[in-house]
Amino acid sequence: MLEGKWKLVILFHLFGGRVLRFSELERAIPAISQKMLIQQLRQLESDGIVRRIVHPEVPPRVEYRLTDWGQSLCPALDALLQWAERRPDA
Amino acid sequence: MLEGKWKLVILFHLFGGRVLRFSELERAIPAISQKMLIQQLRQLESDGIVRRIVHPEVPPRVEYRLTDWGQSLCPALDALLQWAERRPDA
DNA sequence: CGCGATTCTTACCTGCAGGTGAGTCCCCCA
DNA sequence: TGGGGGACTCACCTGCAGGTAAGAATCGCG
Repeated sequence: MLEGKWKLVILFHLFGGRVLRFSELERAIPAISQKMLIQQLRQLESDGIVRRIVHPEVPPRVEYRLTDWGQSLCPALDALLQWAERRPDA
Repeated sequence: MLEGKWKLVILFHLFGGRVLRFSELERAIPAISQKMLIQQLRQLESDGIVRRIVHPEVPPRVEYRLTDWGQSLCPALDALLQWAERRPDA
């Protein structure tokens, strides 16, 4: 569920309860293509990690935030980060 | 460093300080090909996660175990597992 | 002498993850 | 009336992760 080049990058932008719209994510991750961003967001959504909120406005506005379960992933990933930082000079 | 289809599978077999030789890993993970097993072990070794011990015998014997740093990855992955188990019925 | 065990290597192939560029739909507003 | 902003969607392509099969080095043993 977390594999792939972009999933974690997206998640790190959403941790802390941040709510971002599509174009904000695009700007936050300049290297990603629109197609990939959508694709990964849809997968994260169908896995129940992020929630997608469409505001029926014109121009359209779509916001993404973590679900409670998605948010609870944060400490586990933090543990991984701390492990990586403890790496003996390889 | 942990990406790919096999890295985590291999690691889970080595957690708990287990020391396994090549052929034991082959048997423990029947679905993996020899090429992949070697390739992934070499990468894990060059990343400092597993240690490779060659016994100069005939027939050759090669053992793999986690480094201290590799072993310290266990709790972090456990946190991930627990997160996965907490998943609301998707 | 030739076979088998063990660990690794090499060559080749396939499928899919990921990249690129263009097109679509909708409505407001100048 | 058409241009522009926003969020996609589509068709196509490339590269690499991963799979398959065979070969190679070593020596002890029947």
